Amino acid sequence: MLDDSSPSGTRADLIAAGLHLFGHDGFAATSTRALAARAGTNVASIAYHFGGKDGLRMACAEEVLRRITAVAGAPAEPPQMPPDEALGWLDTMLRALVGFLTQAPQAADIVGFMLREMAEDGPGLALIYESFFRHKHRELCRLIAMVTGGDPDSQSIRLLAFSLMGQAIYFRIGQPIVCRRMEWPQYGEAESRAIADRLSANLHAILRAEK
Amino acid sequence: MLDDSSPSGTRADLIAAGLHLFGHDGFAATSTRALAARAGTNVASIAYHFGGKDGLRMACAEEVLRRITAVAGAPAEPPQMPPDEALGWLDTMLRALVGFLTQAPQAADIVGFMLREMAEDGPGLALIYESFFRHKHRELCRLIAMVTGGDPDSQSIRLLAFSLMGQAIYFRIGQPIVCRRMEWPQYGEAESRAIADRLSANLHAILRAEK
DNA sequence: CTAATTCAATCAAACGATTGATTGAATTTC
DNA sequence: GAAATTCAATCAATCGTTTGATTGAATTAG
Repeated sequence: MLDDSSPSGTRADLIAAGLHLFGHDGFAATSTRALAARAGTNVASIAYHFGGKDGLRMACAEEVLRRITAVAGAPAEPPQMPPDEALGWLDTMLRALVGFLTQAPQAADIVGFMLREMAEDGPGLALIYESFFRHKHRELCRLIAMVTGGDPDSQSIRLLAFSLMGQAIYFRIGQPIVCRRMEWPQYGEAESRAIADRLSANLHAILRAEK
Repeated sequence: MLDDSSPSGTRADLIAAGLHLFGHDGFAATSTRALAARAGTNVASIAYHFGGKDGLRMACAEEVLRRITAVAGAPAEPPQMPPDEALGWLDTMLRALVGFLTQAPQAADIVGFMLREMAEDGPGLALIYESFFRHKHRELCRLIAMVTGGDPDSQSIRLLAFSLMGQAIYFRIGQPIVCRRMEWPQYGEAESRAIADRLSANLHAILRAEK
């Protein structure tokens, strides 16, 4: 089995198939034959490249991590800044998150796979959490603390950061329900902006009260 | 196949097994033999009582609907009331929701099954949504409108209601991640209250800004 | 009342189909 | 031509479902 260096055609195709099918149907409900068919290759290729179905799952998680860091940027320590500027930064991040979750057709498989892994508490979740999520959440806490003037490591702010992100993530997880109730056929550009505006208003209201 | 009248032992045991295993492992990953073993009966009982695995899934959804309406009460039209009282009502509902999602050991299987069905957009979701969720969300919108004085049917308030509920639901879906970051072994009484307090503060801040 | 019959319910066993994995030969790549 | 890769074919195991037999409690018949 190779590691990750060579982006062979078959290898990349299998990962793409995994991201789509694992996210769309779930890990258990996705057969190796369905994966191979979608990748346009033979079932034996899965064992050859990844050692097996589980190996492909982890390779998909690594691919998610790779792409997500490429988009969201490597987690960095945000520089000290005035409250208004930090708030603007948070607003930008929140809107980017909503856009990433609800639109971005090329990111649909990524998001789907990630949410599946989260719902199933799968092995890929641990990797993504430790390598990305953990630091991003800490970064969020620091920005919030710059706005409210609180302690970035306090339980209160850590929960606040989760509740802000959670709103956005829920709108993706609960998409079937939201669309039915809002009488939207699906999430389009206008719908995505309506959600972002709503959550942005929430962000400002919450942080203003927290000051 | 019976309908629902007789709460036969085997029938009830199979539904209990379904609620637990479907929610815990997912529908596809749960075998009929595992279901029968947990229910202490024979695999053939599934086909006999429910017509098959899919039938058991729907019976579980009906059971969820039955229990959830028994707890949350049938969706009713909230009477007109002053803003402060409506806000208090919303606060109580939010705290009850958090408590139901994060604690309530007897409700763990119910919540798990429901969230699974939501994540998989399963056939049980449509039933629960149409029979309960839809009306409950409308009830929520009316209460919010009483606080802010806006139109309960406006897109803005409908999205607001989703963002309030979504916060609570996310804390349950993202439990593995939240617990890791908060360094909590699991959700206990203190943790549940910390989350409820956080979301209650968000509720007040958002509705105050919305007035 | 007793015997014959029907019925819902459960069981062990087996069905064909599908699962993930493996094999060794064929093919491609360099 | 040697290594890397893909292929068809096959493996044992498990999948959801079905079968025919069996049980004990109702129901019916005489």
